[in-house]
Amino acid sequence: MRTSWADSADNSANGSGNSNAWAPRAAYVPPHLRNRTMSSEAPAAAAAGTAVAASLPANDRVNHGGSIPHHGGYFKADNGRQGYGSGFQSGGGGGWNGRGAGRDRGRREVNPFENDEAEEQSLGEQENTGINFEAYDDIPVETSGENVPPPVNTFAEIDLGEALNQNIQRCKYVKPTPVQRYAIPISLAGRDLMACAQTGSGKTAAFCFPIISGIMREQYVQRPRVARTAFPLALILSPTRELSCQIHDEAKKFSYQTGVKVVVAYGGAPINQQLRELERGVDILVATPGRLVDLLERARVSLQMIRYLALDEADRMLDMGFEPQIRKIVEQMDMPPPGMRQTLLFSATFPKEIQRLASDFLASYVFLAVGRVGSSTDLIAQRVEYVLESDKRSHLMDLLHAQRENGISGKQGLTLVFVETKKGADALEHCLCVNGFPAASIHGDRTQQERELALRSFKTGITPILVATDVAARGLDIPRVAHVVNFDLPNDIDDYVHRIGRTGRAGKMGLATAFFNESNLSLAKPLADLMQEANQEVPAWLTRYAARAAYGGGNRNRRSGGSRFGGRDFRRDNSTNKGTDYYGGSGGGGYGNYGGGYGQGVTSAWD
DNA sequence: AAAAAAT
Repeated sequence: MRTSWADSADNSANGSGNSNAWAPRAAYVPPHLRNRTMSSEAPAAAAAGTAVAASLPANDRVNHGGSIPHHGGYFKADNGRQGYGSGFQSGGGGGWNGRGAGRDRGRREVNPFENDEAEEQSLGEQENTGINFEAYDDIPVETSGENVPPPVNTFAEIDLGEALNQNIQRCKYVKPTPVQRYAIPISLAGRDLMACAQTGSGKTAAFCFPIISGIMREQYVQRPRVARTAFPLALILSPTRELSCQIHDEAKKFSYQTGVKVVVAYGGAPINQQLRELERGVDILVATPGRLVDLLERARVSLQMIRYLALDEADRMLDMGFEPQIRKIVEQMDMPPPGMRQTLLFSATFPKEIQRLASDFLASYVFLAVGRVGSSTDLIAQRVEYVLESDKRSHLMDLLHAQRENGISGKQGLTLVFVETKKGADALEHCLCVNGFPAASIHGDRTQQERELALRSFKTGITPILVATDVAARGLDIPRVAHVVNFDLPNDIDDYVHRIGRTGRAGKMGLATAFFNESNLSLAKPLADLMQEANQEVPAWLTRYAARAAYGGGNRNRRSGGSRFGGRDFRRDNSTNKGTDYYGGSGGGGYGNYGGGYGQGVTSAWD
């Protein structure tokens, strides 16, 4: 008994008619018939696709709503001016009548767990069998730096504070994940940290818990009184708007009833609402770089009280595209220097040259790498197929078609398709819709509203296929992504790692399929190596390409020959980079092969 | 060459 979107599409095709059927009849036609039917069937299918697309906004409430309560409707116009800053800072400037005392007392804190409970009940998903934590005893972990604080085994061992402990329970986190076991005590000890841990391994909580706990202790700190300027104590930066939203949502849960106020700021959304939130007081500011720079230049935010700086996807934040902005924020505004603040850098991948850059921001830091066992790549079955550029579309539809027939993992699974360009994303989305595959797309040329809508309709299964550029490659935690297709492979193996990390999360299995052809030669070697290390079957033809690339010139890849994932502390790397045993433990799996569906349900302490 | 990120 299947409950996938395919069924509902079939059902509506078979009759009842008035639902938003994607495909009135089978719009998808096997490749060998496609030319013939295109002319006669395409118009109808296209019309259906348009109709559905048009109906989507109607189903979803206002913009910016949904999973991002901040922009949603709970914000009544008439209480928009209730609180005033955080007692310490706004001091009644700009015409605010000081009614409340202290921070934001006037407003009831929205319970961020409400939705979760409702969702859980409606899904009836009580499969909390948990992750196989025993396997984690074997996880290879490397720490380096001076006087590294020892790891903990339970949350109870750490004094995070009562309120935070309660939230951890509400989140149903039973035991800390490996990265949390190490990173939390290191951070609580006040140390700077550079942490490499697998995608989906609980990084967000790993840096949020110590920050929230630290701020709970320091809430009394006096902040300057500058009208309309916010003085956050912690700053969390991430490379995409959606990721910042996600971090904000999680941080709200962790900080519920702790008195710690979390605000998010990012581009593409009206700035006024964000300004209002900032005026109400902020302890933890989650932001994307561009909008933050804007706020800093308007002097609506000052970084002079920053005690904690966290960079999520830190390697991306410091790559060529972002580095100048990050330097500006961290080094050229009023943020306290390393040593006067605590800096936490997290990513699943950390190339050496980026580590070198990053060390500018750190003071006597601890390097932490949590190995591969139990991380998502062990849970992801990786396949590579040789597909000519001209065959990609039909091949993808064949895959999707087969998936629809068989059900990819028992339940409705979502499929995330990565392409290289924004135009390519639009084109492929259109192509899929026209052929009866319910797809949405997300990329940086779409409005923020469209991006959030696409993500939401994907998450909810309205469009169980999402075509995406790398905007969706990192950090996003989308439950039930069963299949990641690299329609166009990235040029960088790290990007591949992040992309496939959108599946196989929180201990669930995932499948990743890549389309490889002559234009991906430079990836042959690193991809073959990666797959081999993950105990995946490497096709012979790929091995041949890899061998050719090895001395042919293709391999200017950063971590060539080094240990996979995260990598080693570059401070230790005195040319001998044997790295081998580093991730040894896996020894053939322990998780079985792909195909199991979604067994465990420990909600995401992961990422 | 591309993507992301402010207006």
